[in-house]
Amino acid sequence: MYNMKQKITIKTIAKELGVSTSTVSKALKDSHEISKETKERIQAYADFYNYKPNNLALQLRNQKTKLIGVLLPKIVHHFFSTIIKGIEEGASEKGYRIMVCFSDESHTKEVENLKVLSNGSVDGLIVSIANETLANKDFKHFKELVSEEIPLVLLDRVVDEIHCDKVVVDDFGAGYKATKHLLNTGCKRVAIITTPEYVNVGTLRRKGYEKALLERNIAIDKDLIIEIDEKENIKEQIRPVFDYNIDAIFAVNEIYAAKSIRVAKEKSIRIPEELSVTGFTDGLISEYSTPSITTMAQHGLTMGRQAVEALIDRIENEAENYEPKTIVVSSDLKLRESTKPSS
Amino acid sequence: MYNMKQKITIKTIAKELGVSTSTVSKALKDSHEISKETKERIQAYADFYNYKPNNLALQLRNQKTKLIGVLLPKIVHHFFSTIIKGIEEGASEKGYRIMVCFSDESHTKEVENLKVLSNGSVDGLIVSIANETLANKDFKHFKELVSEEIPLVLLDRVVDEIHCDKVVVDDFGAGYKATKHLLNTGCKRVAIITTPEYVNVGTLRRKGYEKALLERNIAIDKDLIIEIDEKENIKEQIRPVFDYNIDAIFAVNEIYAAKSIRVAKEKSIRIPEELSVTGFTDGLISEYSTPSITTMAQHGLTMGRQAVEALIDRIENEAENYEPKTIVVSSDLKLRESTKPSS
DNA sequence: AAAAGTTACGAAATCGGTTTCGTGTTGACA
DNA sequence: TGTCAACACGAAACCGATTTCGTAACTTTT
Repeated sequence: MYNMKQKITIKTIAKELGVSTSTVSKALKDSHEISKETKERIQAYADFYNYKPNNLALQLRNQKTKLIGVLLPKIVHHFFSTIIKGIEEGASEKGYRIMVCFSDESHTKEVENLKVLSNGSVDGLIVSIANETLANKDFKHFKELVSEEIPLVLLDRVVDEIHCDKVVVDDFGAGYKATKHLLNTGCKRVAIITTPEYVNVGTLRRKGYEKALLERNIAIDKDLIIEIDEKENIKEQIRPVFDYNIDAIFAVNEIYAAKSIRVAKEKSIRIPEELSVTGFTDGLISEYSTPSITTMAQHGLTMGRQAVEALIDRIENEAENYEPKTIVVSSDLKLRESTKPSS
Repeated sequence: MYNMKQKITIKTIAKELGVSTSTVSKALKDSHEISKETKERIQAYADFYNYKPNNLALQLRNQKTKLIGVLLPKIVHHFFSTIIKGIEEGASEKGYRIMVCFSDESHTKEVENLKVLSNGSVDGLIVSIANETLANKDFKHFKELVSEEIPLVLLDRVVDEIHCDKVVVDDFGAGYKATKHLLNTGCKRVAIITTPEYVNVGTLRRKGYEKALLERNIAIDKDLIIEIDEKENIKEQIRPVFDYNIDAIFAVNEIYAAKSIRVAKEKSIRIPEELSVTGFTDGLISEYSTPSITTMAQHGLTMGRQAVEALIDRIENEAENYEPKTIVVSSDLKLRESTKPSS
């Protein structure tokens, strides 16, 4: 194969064939303005030297990149990687590509990434907010995007203050459904292992949990609500709740569920006979742990697709009086071995 | 906040302040050519209207994008998502961003993606080859990249035919280490659950397995070598091997390991007393399954970082007589509950 | 006071394409 | 033979920056 080191441009072709760049450009698009012979000459040449139009030049001219920026808190995580897959699938079906960045849950990295991405590098953004940002409630970087009218879709981790399209899990409904299932299968004292309050999703799931309990006239017992506040020693933080005579645990994610099961096993508590456990996020842990874990399956794939569809719609159809919408994706309970069969 | 719909460019500023675009450009870079007052006027204006230089224009001018294309077979997978994390970390430390695409193990999608990415959209590429491509051995899309001198690093799934930098796991050594550990802990009949032959990694791990056996003068028994050839019914494909009086299983990935354990449990075989199991890839399954699985931990993070470092080195230091190098990242055995303690 | 040097800025080229508009050359028609 | 349309192509503007080079207006030097 030839050494193609020096990339071939329209200008090269034009000079080589003794025509103008306009002619080359038109010939390559098979324009009727150019005679058959000239077109063939140019196309053959371009073909032979494997000419590819420079994307940057096109993007600059067309003022669009066909690129979607995706900013997530992390990636080594089943739910988020599934979301990426959903986004990528939806995007590539419509001729878009994705640029993926991570905030690592850090506010600073989030701000930085948004700044770079909003330079015209992308046509729009899909973002899941970092926990740190949720905690300190500083959203001006997002508001700036909105005021610059850069299409933005918030995914999963959202806040009301930001005026844009959103795709969320029905966390409240999911918490309610999960808890109700535990109650329906005969459990009486259901504990919840959740996150600190600033993480919206945890809070909503907890509210659903509370609603399910109250419907059955079961009082909320604070001792049964465990907020995990650090990643280390999750088991130590869970252990105390076993002293309160519980017969079910609703964990707001699968790690907490798996850890709870570990603790139960250490105490020789049989699952699900003596203790039912429900998780959240249908990842590999839930599927492969023993016993396998009943879980609220979040539809990451669906969420990603919904988000990218909403975004592309916004990018391509500039409405003047645009009203943001919120798409709620529901979760389904996936029954496995860690809960009793429904009667 | 103001409506910033119409984005502000250098030209806007120039017109508004009655100077030339060159002056604005220089003023914004704090050039000594521009008087203090003019600079202040321009900078204040730019600041106020939140001017950000258009990335596309810069990229076109500088003939570099500071973007790295990443093409992987899939993403909802612990190893690959870890690799992405490693790449992203390494890249952002050096001021690069990443564009992530997926081939879904399909040759066609791989070819397509490479074509688009090699238009000048990215400064270089990190790729893990799709299984389909490995199977049909058609690598001309890669060879084209190489001949165009687009910096390319192959990761994990590599082939000799492509002349570029590579980052690989020491699969042979890892297979050897894993098998040896099983033998060292008293196992005599070790089965291997592997992939079809065209997947290089499986083959290398198997060769390592064979070497470890031969060193102990144990003959290779074909009945103990199971090639899983489809995703459905993995358990059915594994089950027969239990008829050959085995006391250990070396699975070349964690899914196969988990499935093997499931089968063993169904047959009430105790682990690790009666059967030792070793997996590969240190993902969540290995960590959270019961028993937890001893596994060869592949260092995805390290691999990603190594790959991106090699790539950026290649991008920034154009050597004339460039000789590709191969970086081998070794795996470590992570001992857990599915194997007997070494004596 | 003439020559030389600073200072502060603008014109224009460049990156690689697309597209509008203009124009020279044909051939057809009246 | 003059007019007009069709054909085939080129010049130039444009997208949004950077950068080289030129230069007018002062200031300094001798």
